[in-house]
Amino acid sequence: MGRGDGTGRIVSPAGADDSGTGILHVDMDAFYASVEILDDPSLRGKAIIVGAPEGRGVVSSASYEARRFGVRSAMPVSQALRLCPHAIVVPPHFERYLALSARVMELFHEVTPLVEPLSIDEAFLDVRGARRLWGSPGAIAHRLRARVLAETGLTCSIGVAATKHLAKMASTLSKPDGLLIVAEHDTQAFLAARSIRALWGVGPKAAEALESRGIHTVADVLETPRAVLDRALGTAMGDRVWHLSRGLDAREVEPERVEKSVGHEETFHVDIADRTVLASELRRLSDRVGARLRTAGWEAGTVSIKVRFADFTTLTRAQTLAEPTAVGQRIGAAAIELFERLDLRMPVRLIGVRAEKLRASGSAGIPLWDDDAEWRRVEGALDDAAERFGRGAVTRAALLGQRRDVAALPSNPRPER
DNA sequence: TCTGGGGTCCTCGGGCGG
DNA sequence: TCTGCCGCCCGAGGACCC
Repeated sequence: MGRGDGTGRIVSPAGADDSGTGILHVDMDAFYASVEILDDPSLRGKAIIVGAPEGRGVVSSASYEARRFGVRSAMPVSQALRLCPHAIVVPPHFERYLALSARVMELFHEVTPLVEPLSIDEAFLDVRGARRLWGSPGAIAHRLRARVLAETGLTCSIGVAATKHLAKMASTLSKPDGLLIVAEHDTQAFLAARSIRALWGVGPKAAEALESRGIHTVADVLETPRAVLDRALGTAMGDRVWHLSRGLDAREVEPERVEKSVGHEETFHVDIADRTVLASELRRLSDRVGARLRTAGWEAGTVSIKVRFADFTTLTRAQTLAEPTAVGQRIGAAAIELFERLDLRMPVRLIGVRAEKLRASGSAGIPLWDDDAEWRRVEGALDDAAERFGRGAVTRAALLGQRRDVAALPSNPRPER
């Protein structure tokens, strides 16, 4: 999801030259915020922030009205509200976003089977083989934008270029509700003027490393010896920046990307020092990870945990399993073994479990449970308590130590979906 | 006055076997 | 048998993306 505020927007005129192109990057505009406005038209034209209104939430999405005040996604909601005090904070409705995302992806598939979803709200399309059916890439992009709007009521921005990287850069520049075509012969001119921060994969750290060497624009990169880039960024990243700044990007649109890991993590409302509470939380997260693995028909060869302390320092520990598994309890056992070796030097604000080294288990959708009475008892107690008191109340009670057996509930249950 | 949750990829260092 | 070298794998941490 774009984090810009739409100033400096660049779009192509109708009938712009699209020679040599064939890759589209389609990005929905302020997706979550736009869906909220779609569902509640009284929000239109207002500064909207989608995110958890209280606690440690961050901005998931913001309308362009809010972005004009400096609100960006991933910013703490509290900070966003200081910048834009009149903004309306709306809790996210992920199921609704998923449904609309699925509809949009269907529209993409009507144009070409070569669709690579990048996230819930954006995708690459390879339309090189669709010319005879639908026209040139530029014409396809025009038609697709109109179709998405007609079918969903949402606007999107599209970049059209010869490579994925250029198409992605173009869609970002055209936001919101724009279309930017970069003909192949315009590639160098298009890139040269851009900031290095516009290159995909160059974040704050890499940008700082380059800028400290006087490299600010893509044109500067072109004049920089390869060895200097490698020293500044490491060889892999140096290589990438060298190629991208020349418009070289050989990556194909990949319709079927396979996930490599599955994980869950949770940040507590209040930092927690109690090992028992944290271990319960690890078990609960492991159970969710196991359930997802089984649904997808995968097994994990490695389990890793993540612990973030109150001061935001974060550690991870991983363990290769003797035998791959999709059983939540076994994942939980490995997670707790890793956790018990840790020195809890201060209270913990986040804990997470991840399953890695995935392989097909051949038993998709089949529930697997170890016979573990204690495990079931804890789970049952949690469900009962949540039903009687509500999850928030149960968690607060658990944190206060009033009900140790229900301590595994998340301290910040997700907003309704 | 703070910093979510879901991921991927890269680097570096240590262990290990040939 | 010991040592050094090399490649490979694994684990930890960090940067980055949406």
